[in-house]
Amino acid sequence: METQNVYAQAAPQYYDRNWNPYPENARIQPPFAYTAVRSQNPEAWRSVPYLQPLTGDTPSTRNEMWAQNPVSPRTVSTNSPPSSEQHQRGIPPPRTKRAQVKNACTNCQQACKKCSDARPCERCRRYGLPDCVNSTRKPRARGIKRGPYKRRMAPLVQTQNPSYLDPRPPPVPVIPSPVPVRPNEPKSRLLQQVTLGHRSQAFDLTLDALPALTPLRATTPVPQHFDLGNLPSSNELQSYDFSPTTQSPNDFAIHADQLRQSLEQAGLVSCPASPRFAQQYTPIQTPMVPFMGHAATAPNSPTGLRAFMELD
DNA sequence: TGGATCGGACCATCAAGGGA
DNA sequence: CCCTTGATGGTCCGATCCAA
Ligand SMILES: [Zn+2]
Ligand SMILES: [Zn+2]
Repeated sequence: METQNVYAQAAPQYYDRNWNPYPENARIQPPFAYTAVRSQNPEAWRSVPYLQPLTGDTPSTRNEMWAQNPVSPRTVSTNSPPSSEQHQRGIPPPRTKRAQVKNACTNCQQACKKCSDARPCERCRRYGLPDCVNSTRKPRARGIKRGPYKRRMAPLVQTQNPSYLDPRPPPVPVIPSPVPVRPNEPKSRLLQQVTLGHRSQAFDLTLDALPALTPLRATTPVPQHFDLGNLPSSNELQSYDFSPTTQSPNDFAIHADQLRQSLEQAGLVSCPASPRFAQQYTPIQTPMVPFMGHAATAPNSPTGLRAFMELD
């Protein structure tokens, strides 16, 4: 017996990227969680159906809470959770960011647990752990080429009516012409960017998100669901992290291949997988598709995927 | 029931890019 | 020169398992 995730049980209506209703009996379920799309403008959220909280559902994840009451990222972190009283009164819970220390101690890092700035840190003190010292941090890579930027950001000005008030159907994404990929080209030259209207941004995928990008059952909350008339600037919109339900390795292989094809057709580009990524999926029969891995390089972190797609 | 484990959701940063 | 953006490299939530 497979365990269904709680969001699937709620049976909300999902749509694919072309606004076709997502089939209920689909073998692949829609994502169970979307990362908050960070927009300062709460209205912008309402133009992103995927990101709205499920009807009748109390938001449980940060994602869902944020979807109700987004706040700007790249601002000071707070750690106060929304109070339930507020929520019951219909007051949207204050959106908070998860605060994190600049540098976790080795013990906390190993355990994937919250550290604190003090040394010894709170957790080490509480459990009497020895050697509470900062973990080492890899210096940021330099000389990473990005290729030409799309268009320079104009400052965010709210002028137009938001597109969710527009009765017309959402814009159809334009699939860009394929870009040739030469195998030995440096990684950085292979990357394409997501363009939101005039904006450019990448989004993170996890392994399980692959089916979301296949042509068959796309459920990705990608930019065409955005309020294209009122796009947030990049210091408010950083990235999309999302993850659908888990797939079996075989499913993964199938969808990885589908994704590879759509990547090529759409001008998306793949990059070599990290060792861990390859290791995790060695049983796969299908020739492994190389993808670029998203960081998450803490000791026991897996490697996700980061794809780059052109939508302008 | 609480500690150990860990996938991946979530986050901060900072150099490259590019307009002025 | 300076702001914006692309992209990297991290933290730690919460589900799960298992011993006590
Ligand atoms: Zn610690
Ligand atoms: Zn510590």
